[in-house]
Amino acid sequence: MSKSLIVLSPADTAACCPPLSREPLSREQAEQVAPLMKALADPVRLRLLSLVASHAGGEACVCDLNDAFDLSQPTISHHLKVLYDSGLLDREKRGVWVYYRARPAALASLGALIGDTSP
Amino acid sequence: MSKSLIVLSPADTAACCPPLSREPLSREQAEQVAPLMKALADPVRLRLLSLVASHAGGEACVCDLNDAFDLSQPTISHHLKVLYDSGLLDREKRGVWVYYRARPAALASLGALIGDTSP
DNA sequence: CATAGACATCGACGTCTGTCAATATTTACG
DNA sequence: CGTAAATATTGACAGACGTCGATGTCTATG
Repeated sequence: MSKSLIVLSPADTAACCPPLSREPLSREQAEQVAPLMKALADPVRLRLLSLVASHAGGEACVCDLNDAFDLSQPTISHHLKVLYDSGLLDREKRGVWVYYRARPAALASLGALIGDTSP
Repeated sequence: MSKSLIVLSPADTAACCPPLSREPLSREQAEQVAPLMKALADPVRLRLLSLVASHAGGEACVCDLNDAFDLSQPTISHHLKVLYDSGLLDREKRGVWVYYRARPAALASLGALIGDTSP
């Protein structure tokens, strides 16, 4: 298998940029990072990510997550897909159930991008 | 003037929540934090914030910022207002010019909320 | 193989958001 | 005071987004 194409997860793009306060983000960088922020720019997705990330065992089944909200199952599925597509969540199917798991590296680099204050 | 009402900047709300990966965000917490993420969920605003935060002297005049984009002056003004209203930027008028300045504490607490990985 | 359950996808709907042109507001200066 | 320049506000419009009900897909189980 050729290694000519390296596929980076979208969330890894946050690791490609210096902290916001260090030097101006280029237009391209901003357009890479914005989708990650968009993924977090919804209260339901924030809670979903937090539920998954803080869940015992590091993962949570969709069946657990559905019950935590007064929202339809398709809506929860939609939000999980947004988080998954952004690279902030990992997904694994085991039997009938699907387990989501946070990607700490993605969260860490995104947090550093925002929070690291320049010297 | 009475001091019976203490007004917290919206961005200070990020300091009120444990890291996402530590324990599940409550609905109320998520609804407080989401507007901050929304403010960052646009490539133009990301670049604006980055331009201001990394600018020499810690502040930047709107006149400097307008020139960095192919967007109308009202549009830039709108984005700056979103960042200001969210508490991520400070504003000071000096003469005819308005200078924006980043709020490092707000950025730091938001970054910690996202990036701090639980033990 | 038929059925039930877990999850995803689709299509539709109302609302929110980014953008602009036009206009208002504030300030300096002659 | 009147004018010019910097910034904010308003109103309008197209496109994006969150939500739902209906339906599709996959898996275990009988």
